[in-house]
Amino acid sequence: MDASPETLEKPAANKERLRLWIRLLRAARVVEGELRERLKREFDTTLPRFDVMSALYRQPEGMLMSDLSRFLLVSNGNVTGIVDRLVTDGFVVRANRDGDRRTSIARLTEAGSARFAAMAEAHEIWIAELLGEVSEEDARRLSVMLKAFRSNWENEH
Amino acid sequence: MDASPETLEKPAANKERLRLWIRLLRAARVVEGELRERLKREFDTTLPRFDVMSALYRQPEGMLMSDLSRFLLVSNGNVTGIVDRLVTDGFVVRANRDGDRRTSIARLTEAGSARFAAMAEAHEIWIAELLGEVSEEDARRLSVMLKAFRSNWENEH
DNA sequence: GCCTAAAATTTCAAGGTTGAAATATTTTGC
DNA sequence: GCAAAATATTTCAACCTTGAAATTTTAGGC
Repeated sequence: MDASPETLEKPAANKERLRLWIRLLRAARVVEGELRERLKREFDTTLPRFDVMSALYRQPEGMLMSDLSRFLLVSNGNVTGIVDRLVTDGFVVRANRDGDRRTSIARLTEAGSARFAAMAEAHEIWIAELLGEVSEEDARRLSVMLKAFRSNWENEH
Repeated sequence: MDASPETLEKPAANKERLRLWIRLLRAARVVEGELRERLKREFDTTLPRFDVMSALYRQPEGMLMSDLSRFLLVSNGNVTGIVDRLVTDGFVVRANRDGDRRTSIARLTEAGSARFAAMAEAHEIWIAELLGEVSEEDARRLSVMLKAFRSNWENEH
């Protein structure tokens, strides 16, 4: 992909975008680190496990491994390992869909669903705490900007 | 830490913060994934190596391992491994500071400095491209909000 | 001058992550 | 029907990451 005209014409804008990216990344890392620590301490689990359970919770009938990896923006091989461990823990089960023996549908067990519900409740409070300095209005504005940015970019690729 | 009054009083604000966090995380992941791919393809390196070199580039006299890990928001043991590999590649050297044989100062070699300069140039263009949909003004506003949020939060902990 | 505490780093096990190769299965073209 | 292409997933090596334990060295208290 070539640089857009604006990319070449406005170096000041690009410096500003670079600064934005650095701050966005640092903010994400601070929050992620804190969440990781709390998930470990309070629920003896990890952020990737939480993410997978979160995705499955919204789809009680289950998700294909490939849907899971696409939704979570991680590789196929990665999901395999995380789901394996969740199965070992008894939070997820695998099944086949239709007569297709290639596919594997993962879904939460009763225990997994109950566990996730408890984690989600805590998670929401933690985020409220960690982003407490962001006013409701700022949160809304930031959120809209980020949504626009990401969907624009993804549609091109 | 107890939840702030606002945390309890405004559930709508908390939902908005949760939405913000999810979008922030996804945006960061999309950009990070793209950067990782390009660093691999164009420079045969990784994002963590880039981060370490970036930090060292700004401090030509070098940095302590502990300063490096604090600055990059990663663990001590993590930095050890990444620096090890950069040393193997000839991009970084270690030295001792003063007479203190506990400390280890890492700094870029000539080759490391030259390599980072080339990567930084490409990196800035990539960010301009990936965040191209964000106007200069939006970038500035977002950036200010993120800075305020992170520094407020960090000061308390 | 010792002994203990503190400080800086490394080591290590467990898990997360990617990208590529391998495996297994289904679909398609003929 | 069958060979080849396409699809879904797993496996694997290399690297990243954490948090805790171990190591090495220095600083402080006495």
